[in-house]
Amino acid sequence: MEREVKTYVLKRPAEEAAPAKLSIDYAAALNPQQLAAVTAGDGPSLVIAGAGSGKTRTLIYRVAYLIDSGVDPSNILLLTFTRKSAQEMLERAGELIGARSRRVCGGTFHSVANLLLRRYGRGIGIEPGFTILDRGDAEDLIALCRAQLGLNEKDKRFPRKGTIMEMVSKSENTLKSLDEIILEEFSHFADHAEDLGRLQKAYQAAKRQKQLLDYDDLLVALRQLLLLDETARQTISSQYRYILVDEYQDTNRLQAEVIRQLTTAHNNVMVVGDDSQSIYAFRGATFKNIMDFPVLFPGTKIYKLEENYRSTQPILNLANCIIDEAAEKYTKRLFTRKIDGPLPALVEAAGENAQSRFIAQKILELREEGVPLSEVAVLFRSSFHSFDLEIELSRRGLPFVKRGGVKFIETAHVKDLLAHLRVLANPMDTVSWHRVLMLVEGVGPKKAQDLLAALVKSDKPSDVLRGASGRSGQGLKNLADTLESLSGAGEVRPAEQVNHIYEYYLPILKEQYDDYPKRTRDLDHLHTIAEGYPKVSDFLADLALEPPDGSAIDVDAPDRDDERLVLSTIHSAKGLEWQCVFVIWVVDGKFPSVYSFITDDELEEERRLFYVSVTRAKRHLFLTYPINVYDKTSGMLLSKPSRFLDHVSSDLLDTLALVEEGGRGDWGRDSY
DNA sequence: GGAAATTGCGTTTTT
DNA sequence: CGCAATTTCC
Repeated sequence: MEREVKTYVLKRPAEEAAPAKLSIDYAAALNPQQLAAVTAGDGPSLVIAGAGSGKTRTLIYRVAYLIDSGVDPSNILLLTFTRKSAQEMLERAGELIGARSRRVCGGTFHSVANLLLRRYGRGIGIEPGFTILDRGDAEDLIALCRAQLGLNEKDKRFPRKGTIMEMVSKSENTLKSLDEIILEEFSHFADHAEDLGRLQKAYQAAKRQKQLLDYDDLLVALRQLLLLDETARQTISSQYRYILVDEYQDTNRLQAEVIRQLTTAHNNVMVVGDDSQSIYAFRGATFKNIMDFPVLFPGTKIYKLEENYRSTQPILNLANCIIDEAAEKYTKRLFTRKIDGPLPALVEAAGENAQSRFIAQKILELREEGVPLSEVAVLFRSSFHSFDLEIELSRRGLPFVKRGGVKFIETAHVKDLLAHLRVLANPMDTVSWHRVLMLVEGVGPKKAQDLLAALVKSDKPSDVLRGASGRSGQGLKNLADTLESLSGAGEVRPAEQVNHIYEYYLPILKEQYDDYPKRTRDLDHLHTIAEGYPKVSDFLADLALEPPDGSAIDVDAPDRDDERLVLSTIHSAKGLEWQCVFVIWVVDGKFPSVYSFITDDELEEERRLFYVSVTRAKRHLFLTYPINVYDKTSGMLLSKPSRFLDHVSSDLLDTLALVEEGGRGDWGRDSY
């Protein structure tokens, strides 16, 4: 927007000129590199887009350009990292090209897979009514399978369910065998490789039999569908004749394969990404994916966007300096025309609370200077790093939203309530049955297993429950009554179902948690969300695929979103920008985390993560760290700023130490 | 035998 | 704080 409009002229050979009546002056709105990418012809293209280089803008204009040149919007598929970003992009494209952009299909790989599998999955044995398992559900199912195989009775330490899930998931996402993954990354569990293999098989069989799909299955199954069902593949790839993929550096092999399958018919695919911002290796993503793209798609044209429109030069200098140290990088040097701006600052605080108080105070100062709260973000490596700050901000009445960390949907009580809905929607969903049954007084693992076995055989669940005797008899009868009153699940609206089950569940909630008033508010929130859905199946699928972030805390001020600052994990801050960014806990051992010290690859990923955090800032950047913090897990005393700053020369970074105020040691109040 | 209560321990990042 | 192993209770 700040660009000189008249500087650029469309410099393309006449025969390549776009159709005569384009409605937008692309050359005026874009720089030459962006323009080249936006107006690229058919075939595969790769856009390497540095941080803040107008990547999103380019994609938006690309969508508009395609529509403008006569492509039917419903033939365009836009794959993004979150569904929200897809929506926002299509909205902005709509401002350029009109409401037609609404007909573009946009979403995450997972949401699109969900859609396509419900429509075409029958061909590979997937019924449209399948249930999506979120991370926690999937782990619970693994625990169930493990118990059935009797694998937890071994004396040698067997990996816990979360770890097993991690291994299995990585195997799926990297298209490697489980044995390979164990060997490469979990060698300390090599003894159990055989049992883990059996467990993986059992887990997969259980899912298939019960029509349950975890996140990875959505992609795996879509790939299967495209590979095996020729008719479906033809239909799908002629439906989506232009495919655009955002954040390609964070896709994995599996996703790359899905794209390849989707595009076999037409080869029209444009992917956009930045290898320096690849931060999802733990999910099987690799920045190499971006470099392999031309191999997977022969004839790829490559475009590079290097001009940064977001940050001032001092911030870019620091960012470039950090990424220069990276072991592997692809030459790309960001520059900007925003020369002036304050130097980024490195701030040393005595302890965690001093750090929090500094940030709160600085935010107030910035507000005086005219920087609104909505233009401020505090970023951190791990979700819990902001706990102290959250308390401090609340104390001072500074409103904030938190992104990342435990979602409200993942809290036990919300999952409990939802399990009842899911049982109604899919009576084969044994994971949810198990959860529901275990909540009943007098039911433990054994009884739950027995009931489960009977339930899957019967088509009248309530009879099975009523037939049970013993201590749990009354509880199971109540459950049966509640479920029965809601059966014919299709007809009862989600919000009403939530209400009914809420009544049944409330006594259990009160029994189980001392802090139940807080939790009932979450359930009220769930009810509000449910009101937006006419169909239970959509409600459940959406909750699994795009969980609303934050907990009930931020329901208080729903319409004053612009008045709040953002606290976010760096992962959740991807693609976003603010006038002022604080990165906290920039202390060696926290960031990079001690867990990443093991391998160089992990350390390199932490560096890229740091790079991402720094490049979120437009004008003000503060890196803060407490000194002399004892880290329980590593037993280390952390007192040195992040090693990523070791090679940063002092003229790129203002180094400050907080001084005591009023001579009473206000900044140093923390005790260790 | 099986459910419930208790203790000990490890704790990133997400669709 | 949540998970898994352990002890206590019915």
